[in-house]
Amino acid sequence: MRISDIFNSYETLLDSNILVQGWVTTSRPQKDVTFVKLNDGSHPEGIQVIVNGSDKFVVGTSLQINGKLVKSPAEGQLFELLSDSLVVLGHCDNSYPLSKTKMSLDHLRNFAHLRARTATFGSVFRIKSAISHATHNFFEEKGYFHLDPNIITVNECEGGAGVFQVTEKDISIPSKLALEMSETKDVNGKVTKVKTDNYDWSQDHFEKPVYLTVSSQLQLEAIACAMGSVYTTNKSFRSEHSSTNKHLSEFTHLEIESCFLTLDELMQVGEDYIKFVAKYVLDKSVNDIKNLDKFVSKGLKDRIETIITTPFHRVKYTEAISIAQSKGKTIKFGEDLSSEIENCLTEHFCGPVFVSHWPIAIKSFYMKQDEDETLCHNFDLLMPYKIGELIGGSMREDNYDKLLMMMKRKGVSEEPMKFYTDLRLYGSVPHGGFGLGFDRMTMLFTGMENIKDTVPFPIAFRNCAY
RNA sequence: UCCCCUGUAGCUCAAUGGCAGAGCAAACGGCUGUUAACCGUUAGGUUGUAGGUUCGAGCCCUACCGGGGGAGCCA
Repeated sequence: MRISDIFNSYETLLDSNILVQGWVTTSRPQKDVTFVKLNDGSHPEGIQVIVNGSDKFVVGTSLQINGKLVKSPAEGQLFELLSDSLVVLGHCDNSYPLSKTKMSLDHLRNFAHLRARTATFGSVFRIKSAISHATHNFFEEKGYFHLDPNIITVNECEGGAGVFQVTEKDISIPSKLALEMSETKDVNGKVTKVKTDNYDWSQDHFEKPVYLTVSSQLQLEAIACAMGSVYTTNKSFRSEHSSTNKHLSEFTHLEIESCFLTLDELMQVGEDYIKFVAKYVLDKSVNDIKNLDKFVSKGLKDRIETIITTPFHRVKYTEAISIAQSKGKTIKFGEDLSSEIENCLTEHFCGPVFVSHWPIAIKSFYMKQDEDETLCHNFDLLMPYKIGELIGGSMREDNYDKLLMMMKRKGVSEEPMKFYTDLRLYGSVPHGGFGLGFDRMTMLFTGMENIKDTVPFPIAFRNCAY
């Protein structure tokens, strides 16, 4: 029986025999009995088991225990299990890195394969699972179809974000990669030797260079322009050389794409979605939220309740600039918002803020332009609590000529994008969508301050241990 | 990529340039029901790596490596 089931209905289970299986989180041998705390990963708290004899069980040992559930005579728990029969499923070696005392999140990152056994990571991952369920519930209710497009792609564009190349060849064998030194002369006649990639891609799996996707948006647009409203929870991959608390090389990317809606309606979907998730986790994961609130992230429950009740403010980019300037920040029209400005805005509005209608010059080629061709119909959702940008979305340019002009201007090659521009030739419709950092949202709902602590096995710059 | 902080026992951290330490964990023993139990004993170290300064370096200097934070960029 799962320990969470015991917590849910312990009153009806009292005085009956039950079987539990799990891992020892602490054991305290006395003269005649030993107190063992057992957890099976289903609940933030384990169950206290009373075992006859004074055998100590090493933290991490896996046990199967049959016994009677009784009311606990001591304080600290409502019920406990009196062991009748005990089977050691697996002994735990002395080298087990987890201790029964509190360990730092930093250090636990070295043991990603074991840290889920701690109360903290158990709670984080259960909440993340609940967020996932909430997501599918929400979009199904809204009539969205869930489809995950290809992850291996020919598209390397999307704002020049670093991409990972995919090959089936063993590039550790130099002859296959055929790296050669070649000489080039500059205008002054100065000779420099450069490594040239003479790799024959026609011999590779796809007969050309391909990449891991940085976003499923383009493919999703194609499906949306057939099925109306779609979403994905694909992984996206970015090879940026940055290690921060909010970046991963591989991250879960919630992306939605929908036809026949306006920018305002799109923002409303984002706001409704986040509030739906907040309500869902507060309902389904309240024990885990309380656990994190108490031991790891003070005020987490209040935060989630605030997200539900606070309206998300909406300002246009030009207003956002004015607000920042009035607060003494140095920023001009046409500049991107730094983290400092983002924080300034979420503080000014005391909550989440949509910033919309950014200058085209600093945004992507696919965003729908305004009539006067200076601003685009897009938005970023800025979150407080050190999260920053959680959603980026826009209406997509649905006019064939305008799209091609923007591609030219931004230096996007047309050939691999033909499928995308085709959509504007064959019954183009107004549509838009957004991308949301699913792991960043998990930070929001768990209080974790490092994104590496919201995924089971974080893969990040210079960090791929699993 | 840039800036800042940091690296001592399995973990958390001490040690004015002068003998390498404590608590927890581990192993063993004890304890009348414990709650991060408690008490006793034992074991545990190339102070991230490589150089340098010094009579003497965990401590000062340089480089590199790892970790964290911030910037930039993004989700």
